[in-house]
Amino acid sequence: MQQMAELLKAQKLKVTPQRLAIFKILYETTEHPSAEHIYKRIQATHPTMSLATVYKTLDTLKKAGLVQEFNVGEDSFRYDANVNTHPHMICLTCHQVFDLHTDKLQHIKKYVEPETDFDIDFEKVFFYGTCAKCQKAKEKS
Amino acid sequence: MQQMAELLKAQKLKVTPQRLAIFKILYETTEHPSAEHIYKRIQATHPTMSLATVYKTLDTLKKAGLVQEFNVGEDSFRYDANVNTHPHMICLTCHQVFDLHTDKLQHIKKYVEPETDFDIDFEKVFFYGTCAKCQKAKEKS
DNA sequence: ATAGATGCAAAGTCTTTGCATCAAA
DNA sequence: TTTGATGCAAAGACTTTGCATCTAT
Repeated sequence: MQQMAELLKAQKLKVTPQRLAIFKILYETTEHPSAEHIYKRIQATHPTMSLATVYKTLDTLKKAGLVQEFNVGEDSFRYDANVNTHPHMICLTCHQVFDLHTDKLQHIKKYVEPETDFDIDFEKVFFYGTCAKCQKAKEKS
Repeated sequence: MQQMAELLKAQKLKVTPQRLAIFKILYETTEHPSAEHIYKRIQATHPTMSLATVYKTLDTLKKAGLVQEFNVGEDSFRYDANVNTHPHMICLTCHQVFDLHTDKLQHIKKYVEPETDFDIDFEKVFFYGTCAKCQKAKEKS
C-alpha cells in the first residue's frame, strides 16, 4: 500500500485516502468488482465517499496504468488491480469472473502478429463456461 | 437472405422485414456496428423502424444464436453476424474493429482447459493495437 | 383468428459532468 | 497558498419496458 502512494506520486497524482481505499479493495480481491461493488464495499470504511468519486478514481487509476478495465458482456465494467495481461474465465451460471493463471498464452500476440497488418500492443482473452462449483451443482440435479 | 428466413423459422420466430433488414446489414458489413449505427444505416431503407425494435431484434437474434455481441471497451455493444469464434482486432487510434482471419488460435480452448477446473464453452479474444492505415499516418507525422 | 412483433414514449441503468467546498503538497 | 480532489446533484448515454396497434402465420 505504501507502494501505491509512490505509484501515485510518480504520476504526479495526489495521494488521497479515497484513492488508497479503492486501490486496496481492488488489490485484495479476486472478484473483479464493478464501480458499484466497490462503492458498496467501501461504505464500511469510508461511508462518506460518493459513487462519483469511485468512478473518477477508477478512471484516474486506469489512465495511470494502475488498474485495468474490461467488460465481459454485462451492463457494467469490471476492474482489476492486476494490470499484467492475463486471461479471464467467466462462469455462465454464477457469473463470477476468475483469473486464469497460465503461461500457455504468453506469446499469442507474437504468434498472431505475422498474420495481420496490425501493430499489436496487448490482448484481452476471455473464456466462457462453467466453474467447478457450478459443474458440481449441475451434476446433483 | 432466403437462408435467414429459414433460420428464423427454425427458431419459431416470425419473419419480418425489420428482422431481415437488420440481419442483412450485419451480414454485409465488416464494421461490427452498434445498435445506434445499425439504426442510422437502416433509415435509408426502413425510415419508420424504431431504435427499440433494433434493440429488441438484436436481442432476439442473439438468443437465437444468429449474431454475437461483444464490448471492446466502449460505451456500447457491437454486433457481428459471424457467430463463429474468431478473434477481433481493435485499433486504438481510429477505433475500428476488424476480424482476424487466422487458424492459429483454433485450439486455445483445449490447450488451456487442463490448466483450469472450468468446463469451457467458447472464448473471446481481442487484440488491441494500431491498424495499417493509422501506422502509416503516424509515420508521416 | 391468434400469437407474436413493432413503434412510441417513458423509465431504468450505468456513467459523466459542473461546481462549490475541501485537502494534499 | 495553490493545485487538484471530493461530494452532491443534475445531466447524459445506452438500453429496456409497457402498452396499444399492427402483421405474420
